[in-house]
Amino acid sequence: MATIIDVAKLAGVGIGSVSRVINGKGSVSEKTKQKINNAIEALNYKPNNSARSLVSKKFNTIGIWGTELAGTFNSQTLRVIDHELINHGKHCLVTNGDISTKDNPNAAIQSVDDLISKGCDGIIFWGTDISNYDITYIEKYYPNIVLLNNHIQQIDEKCFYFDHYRAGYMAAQHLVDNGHKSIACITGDLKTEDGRQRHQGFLDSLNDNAVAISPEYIVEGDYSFLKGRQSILDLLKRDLGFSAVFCGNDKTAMAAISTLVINQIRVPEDISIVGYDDYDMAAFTSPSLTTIRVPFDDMALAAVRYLLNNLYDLNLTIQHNFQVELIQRNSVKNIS
Amino acid sequence: MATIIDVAKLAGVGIGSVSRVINGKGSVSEKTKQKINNAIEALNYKPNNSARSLVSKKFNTIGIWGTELAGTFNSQTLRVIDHELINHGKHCLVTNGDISTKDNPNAAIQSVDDLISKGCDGIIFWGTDISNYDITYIEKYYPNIVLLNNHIQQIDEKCFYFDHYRAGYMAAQHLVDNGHKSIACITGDLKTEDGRQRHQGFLDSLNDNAVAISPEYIVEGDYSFLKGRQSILDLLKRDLGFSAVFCGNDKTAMAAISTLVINQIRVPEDISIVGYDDYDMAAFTSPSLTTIRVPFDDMALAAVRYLLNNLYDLNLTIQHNFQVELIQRNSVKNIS
DNA sequence: TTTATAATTGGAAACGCTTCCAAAAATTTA
DNA sequence: TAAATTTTTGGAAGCGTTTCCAATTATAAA
Repeated sequence: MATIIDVAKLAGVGIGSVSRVINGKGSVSEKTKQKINNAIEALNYKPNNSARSLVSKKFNTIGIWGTELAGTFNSQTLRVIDHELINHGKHCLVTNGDISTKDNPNAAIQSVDDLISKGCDGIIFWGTDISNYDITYIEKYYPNIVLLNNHIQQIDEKCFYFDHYRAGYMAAQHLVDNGHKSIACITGDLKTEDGRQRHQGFLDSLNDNAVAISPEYIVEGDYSFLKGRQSILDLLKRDLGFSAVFCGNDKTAMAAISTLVINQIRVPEDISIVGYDDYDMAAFTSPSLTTIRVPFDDMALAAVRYLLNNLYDLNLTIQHNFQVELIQRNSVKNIS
Repeated sequence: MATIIDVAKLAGVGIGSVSRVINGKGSVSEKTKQKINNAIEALNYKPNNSARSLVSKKFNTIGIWGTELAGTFNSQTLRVIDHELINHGKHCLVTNGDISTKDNPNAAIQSVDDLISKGCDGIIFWGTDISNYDITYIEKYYPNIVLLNNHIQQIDEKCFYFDHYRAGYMAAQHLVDNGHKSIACITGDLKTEDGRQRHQGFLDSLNDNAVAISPEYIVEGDYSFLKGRQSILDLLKRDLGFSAVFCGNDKTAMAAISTLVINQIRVPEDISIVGYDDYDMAAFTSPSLTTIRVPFDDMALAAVRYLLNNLYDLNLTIQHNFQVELIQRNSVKNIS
């Protein structure tokens, strides 16, 4: 591997000039610039990143800390992030936070420390699986972080999230608007903050519309197909006669639909279903799923850009106010 | 940030000893080891990775080059890879190869070069979107690579793949075994090697079983829901009277099922469907999907381990011969 | 006790870069 | 033309490690 010294020798200049050319800062005459570029070409010289980072303290790498890498959008979102990063000559280092978390209580911080000491200029914390306490602690000594789909008031401007409460509210409202008065719910994972918020939004909407809902109409799900199936079965067994179900995510909704169909219950004729996420498959189920589209990609893009701007002195435009949208398809029937 | 010199000073020893303790090699007396560890603790010392890599030429990072980061399993697979890496104190650097590929023809190599010069000890090439020519070229000057779901004879031992041909064959065989004689096919993306192989397996199986299939029974898909829907509609319009459809992946199969159902065609009573992948949702469609389970996770694990063993002198067990399996659910009817 | 051997130790050199500064060259001004 | 100013240049110092080797210390053998 050629080094900067080799380049300097071949070009017949000093290493300072080579460095200046590589980094495009400091003045170099056109003539020497030419010579140096020729030498770089000839030697196929690539700057050594370790040496660079050692002195500059920049790594051109962003870490992604998350526990949900395996979800469907999550991979799409990862792609969005990576794309933007690569466009600006940066890279992304991924860490699955959950893995170690199970072993010892301190593992979340441990894995973040790993990420930092591996050499990231900043970190995207994805999701709510790290405690606010831990994050604020980390943020103190390592301020270049951003939260994706999470919100902590103290570091508000570093948070990129949308209003799950309002989204849940919208979903319920849609059901009410379509004349439903007896509504069941398979929640998302209530151990997650966003799961709780959307559930609360759902509840409050019903309440504001004077639609009663008692606890036996609610089953706690966990976002999985399997749990979705079990939950709808559970609900059915209770024989409550509801006309609609709000599901905490589209996977749950799909599992519910297929289970209902198997049990000779028609969707939406007998029971209406609203999902949440607008999962890529939602448009292709039968019936296609009415759901809440959630602006993950926009959020992710804004989050990376925030980091990019702050870290590398760029000036990318950043979207705020991510819009949640109700996507009306065919799983809700108007019964009013 | 404390450096090794600070630690040495505080512990009252030389930097050599500190280095030996950190790396656990070379002999250090129990007593000094103790002093050093105390100092490390007291200063919250973390070795600087750039400095380390600069001299050791090791990065403890594996690159993942792929163009399919957004598929469903792909994210699950990524998780498997990351998990294994973290377990061994390594990290993973991700690059979406496709992004730049569109711009200029040389972009694939360019993005790989980026990855390498960013500092990866090895690279996992995921999928077939980089040409064999490029890979063999890269492998010459950068031998620590592994292919995932791809195969190039010259570097056979670095390839972790399974037999898509056989898998396609199995799918068709299952249909034949269930008495189907008029079979349609929505292929996978025939621009990919594995898409072509499974299609060929399908074709050959029919041929071996003396089941005729003419070109109008075949539509080329691209693995997406949308194309799956269009394709089945297309097939239906041709009015061929087939009793079964082999789909190039589960997404296509699901789109086909839902589209058939919408059009009052029952699955499997009127038309049987076989998918490919065993996507996590396949068990939860209605009807649940008979499909080919494909050993992605096993392959991925073996691939990382191969790299890990070679790069860091480990001795992890590596699985070979990944088993493809037919998962019989409810989308195929026996009509014999 | 002395000598031979083994274990431990400290620190200089090197890794390849950026940054800084003084010196040299080019340009402008008088 | 000379002096003042600006631009360009070379390379030493320093970033924080690992590695090596010579020196020291501990241990075993005689």
